[in-house]
Amino acid sequence: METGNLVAKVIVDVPAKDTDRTFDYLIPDSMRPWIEPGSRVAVPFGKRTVQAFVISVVPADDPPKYRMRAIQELLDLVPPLSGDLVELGKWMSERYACNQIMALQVMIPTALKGKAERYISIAEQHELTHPQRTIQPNQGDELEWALLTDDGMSDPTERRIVSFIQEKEQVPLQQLSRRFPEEAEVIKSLLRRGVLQESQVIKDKLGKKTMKSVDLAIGIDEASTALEQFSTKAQRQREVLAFLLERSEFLPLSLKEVMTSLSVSAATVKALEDKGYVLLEDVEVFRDPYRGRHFKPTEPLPLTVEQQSVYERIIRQLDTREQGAYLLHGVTGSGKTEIYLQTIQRCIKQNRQAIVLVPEISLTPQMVERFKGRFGDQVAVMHSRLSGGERYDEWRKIREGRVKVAIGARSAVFAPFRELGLIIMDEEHETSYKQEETPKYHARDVAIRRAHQHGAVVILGSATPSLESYYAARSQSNDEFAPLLLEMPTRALGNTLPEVHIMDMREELRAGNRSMFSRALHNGIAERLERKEQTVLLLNRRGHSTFVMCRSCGYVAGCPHCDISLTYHQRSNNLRCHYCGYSEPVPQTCPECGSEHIRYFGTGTQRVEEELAKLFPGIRVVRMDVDTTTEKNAHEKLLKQFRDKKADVLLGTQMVAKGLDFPDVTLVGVITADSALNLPDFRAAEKTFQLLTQVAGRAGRHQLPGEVFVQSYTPEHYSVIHASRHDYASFVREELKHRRNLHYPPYCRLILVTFSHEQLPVLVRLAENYSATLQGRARQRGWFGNMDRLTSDVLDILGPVASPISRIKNRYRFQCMIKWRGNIDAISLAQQVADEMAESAQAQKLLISLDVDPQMLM
DNA sequence: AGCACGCCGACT
DNA sequence: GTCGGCGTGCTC
Repeated sequence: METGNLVAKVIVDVPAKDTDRTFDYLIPDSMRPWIEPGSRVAVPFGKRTVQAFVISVVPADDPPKYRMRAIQELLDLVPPLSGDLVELGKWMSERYACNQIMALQVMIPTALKGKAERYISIAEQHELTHPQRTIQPNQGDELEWALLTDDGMSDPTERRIVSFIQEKEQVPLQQLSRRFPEEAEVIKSLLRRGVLQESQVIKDKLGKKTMKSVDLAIGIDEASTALEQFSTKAQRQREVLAFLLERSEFLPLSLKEVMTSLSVSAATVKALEDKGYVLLEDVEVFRDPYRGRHFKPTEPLPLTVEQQSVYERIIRQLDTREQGAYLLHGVTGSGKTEIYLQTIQRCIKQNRQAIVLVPEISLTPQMVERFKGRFGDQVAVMHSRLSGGERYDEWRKIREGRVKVAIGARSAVFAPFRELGLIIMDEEHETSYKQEETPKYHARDVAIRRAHQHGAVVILGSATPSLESYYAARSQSNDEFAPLLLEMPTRALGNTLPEVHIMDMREELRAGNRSMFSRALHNGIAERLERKEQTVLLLNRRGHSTFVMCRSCGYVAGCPHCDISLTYHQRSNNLRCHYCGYSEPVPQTCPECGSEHIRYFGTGTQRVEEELAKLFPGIRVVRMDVDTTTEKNAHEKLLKQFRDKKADVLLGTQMVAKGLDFPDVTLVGVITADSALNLPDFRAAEKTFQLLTQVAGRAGRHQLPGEVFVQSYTPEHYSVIHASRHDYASFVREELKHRRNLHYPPYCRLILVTFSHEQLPVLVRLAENYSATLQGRARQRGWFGNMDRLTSDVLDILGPVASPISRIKNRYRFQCMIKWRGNIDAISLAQQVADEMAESAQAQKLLISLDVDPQMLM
């Protein structure tokens, strides 16, 4: 059959608006069987070579409509993406208003982010293999004789450079310019004249790790014979051969292992290879971050009646192989994890794979242990603490079908499984599922979308579901993606939820207690010390960081380029800006008033630790915060220390609240329950409720009953009260009322539009212009502007106002908030108006960024 | 994003 | 006079 040329439509790795579309390239015949949607290729793009992803393969137009270039290179034998992920990328680009390339890039490990490396080599016709030397008079007044080749290279510098390159065949441009730093002009001229040529190769950030392996090159019988006839002189070689025979069933062995076991050198083995007895090969090894660790195998636990009915409901759906979504609302300790495990088991039995998403912070060894214990090496784990190489290897295990389960944070939702059957999202309400950088996607929405593509089941699990999910599940709107609500109101082990006491700190103050501990919490800790039980103390300080302030005049050290206070870093003992990286030493005296009373404030955990030491001499405290968990595995070490009862108190920020499960913890204290309530965030109450509920669930999970003390300055607040009663339903009822009145999600959706520009007046004018234009367009389309109106299609735009951080890197920032609801195309209109503005000449240097369904409003 | 082309200020 | 500043336009 005569087939015409094939063309690959690709998205190039150039994140710009102009290039956010497909480009067409001819597929060379040799690559034809390999190129498919999701392949990663190198293509010539203008003067450069760039990386690109194949979106589709189509027959070429005949005759071609325009000049077309060919794909230069195929970068992976197994495509890093697949057709469905490419499609998901397209959906993300629309949903989150980002370039397609950004959406595709976020799906693959950074190790594969290839960049062009430029190599210089000698053009073939200029090879100096047989330089024909001629002597000619040089141009000029004086008669000077110069050495010339047929290249016409008269300059000795040129000759030096050319022979340097010739020796190595090709030299990375970078290396060449380092070697000849002064001769850039000469090199340029040689390139111009065609003596040298440049080639560009896409090079990945990281290669595969390989290991030398030893295998028998001959059959076992043959080897045995060879062994008998072995020369007595080569005793060491004989040993090696005998060793290999002995372990023939484990071949190939690693060279290292052979060398250490027999204490022979590599040369000995090499000699055997030369004789043709053994084979030395480079085999790929997977860097396994959990290698050498033993996970205690676990068997499925018997389910309670409650668990059983939930489990059956889910697997019934799983068995249909059609997409379905469930919101599993189960109190802390209701045994959600066991349901996850057994559902996964079912999924594996169907020959499908499962993804487990957990918030980064709760991806603790305990969590990993439970999954590795049940599914062993069928599990790949991905989290931010892994090195780039480790993450790459875990990802490859998934792509190559070597594992059946992927467990990881947000980005694991893109795990490249072929037959995805199940996606589990634990702690569904966690904000870390929203990526704050472009592409600003929400893993929950991506998960549901992806499940739809695969006919897979999604389980969203939480003790405190987000209002968005809960509302969607409860109202069972006609949204086909709305999850079905499943409730598990009782604890699996039958023990009761701990008693929660609210301590009114205003009253403590009135009673003359100026300490950070209420009298009741103080007594509680003392009792635990006596009974040799453990205490977890939580300091809720969301939205604060360690800053330097003068106690005399109130001066706070701020960044000169950004409108933000500088953060104190203990390790380097300096102040740093979180946004631009600016740093300066810690001032000894106040730059404003000269006072010496200038100190750092904020972290608080240190102060709590000091206070504990003062009140309870000899108390052993494990402090867990950003300062103590920066180094690798610190998290794990600290927890182990606490688990082994080498400490009485675990003191920390947010990170102690999640998923930890210690049998001897009978007291949980929250030192400042409501510090998040005052933040300008419509989710403040929800966040506070979630945190208090989570932390309350840490106590008394086993035989010993637990007690929780919550210290608050606003003890009458409904989030504090309902959390103390473990009453999610009442909290939701009250919170939904507020959301409805104030027109916040889940009663509408939000888009945060941020503008930035170097000049404030220009910025304000442009931001206002945007707001007005969008408003006008929305009206034209018949979308109403008043949220109060009882109509479905509404778009309201608030602002512009200065952003909470009004300047970053010397660029001023303003923002608008779009509220919308109904079956309208609000996202694409908001994006379209932004694009139009960016095109206009007066708006040059203006940056506009959209955040669809923002989690952080600051 | 790069990289080229193209048109105006401070220097050998 | 030229080196080089960065505006602007394009990439199958």
